[in-house]
Amino acid sequence: MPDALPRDFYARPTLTVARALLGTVLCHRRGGDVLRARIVEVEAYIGERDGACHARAGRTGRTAVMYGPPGHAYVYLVYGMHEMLNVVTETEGRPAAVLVRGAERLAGGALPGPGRLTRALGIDRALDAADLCGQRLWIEAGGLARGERIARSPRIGIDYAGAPWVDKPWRLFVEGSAGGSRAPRATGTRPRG
DNA sequence: TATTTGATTCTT
DNA sequence: AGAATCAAATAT
Repeated sequence: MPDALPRDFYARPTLTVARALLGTVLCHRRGGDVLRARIVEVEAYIGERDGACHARAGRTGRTAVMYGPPGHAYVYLVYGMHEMLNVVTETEGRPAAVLVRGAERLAGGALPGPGRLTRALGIDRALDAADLCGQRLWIEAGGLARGERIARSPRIGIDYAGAPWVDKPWRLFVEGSAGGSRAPRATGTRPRG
């Protein structure tokens, strides 16, 4: 049984961590069971200057965990109904995180989309600030299968972010995976005025 | 204190 | 194209 990824894994540049997370296994202990899913889609949110990052408004009650040490969960509610799971990266004092957007159950089913993913694994705000080097929620090493390729695109649902952030290709995913979100317009198919 | 807005998903 | 649904940010 693989161990949880160490804190050093998360204490790296956010895009490096985002890429390294593809193929790893997200684990959540619920009761006597451990629910697992292989991560296949992520997005990077990097610092207060990133117009799409929640830390753009500075440190608040919600974003405090992003300012803390790496290797912790940042879980919040969006649109009044969906729990989003993020992994805090870089170093204490530098707010940045990776949003986990899509995964595949090891037992076969796809979990496309960040809201469906958290719902399927029973992840909610009770896990906000949870230590990923702890016993409740963690990530195990994994990798890409032979032939699997990483693709990238602009991030989804952040049209409010101004240039240049809205166009940063900080969404990374395993090409062709069923666990990828059915996010509209994979790459620049939508003309923007 | 009131209004607006989302790191989404599902139905019409 | 729009509803569902609410916490946080912004405006008043």
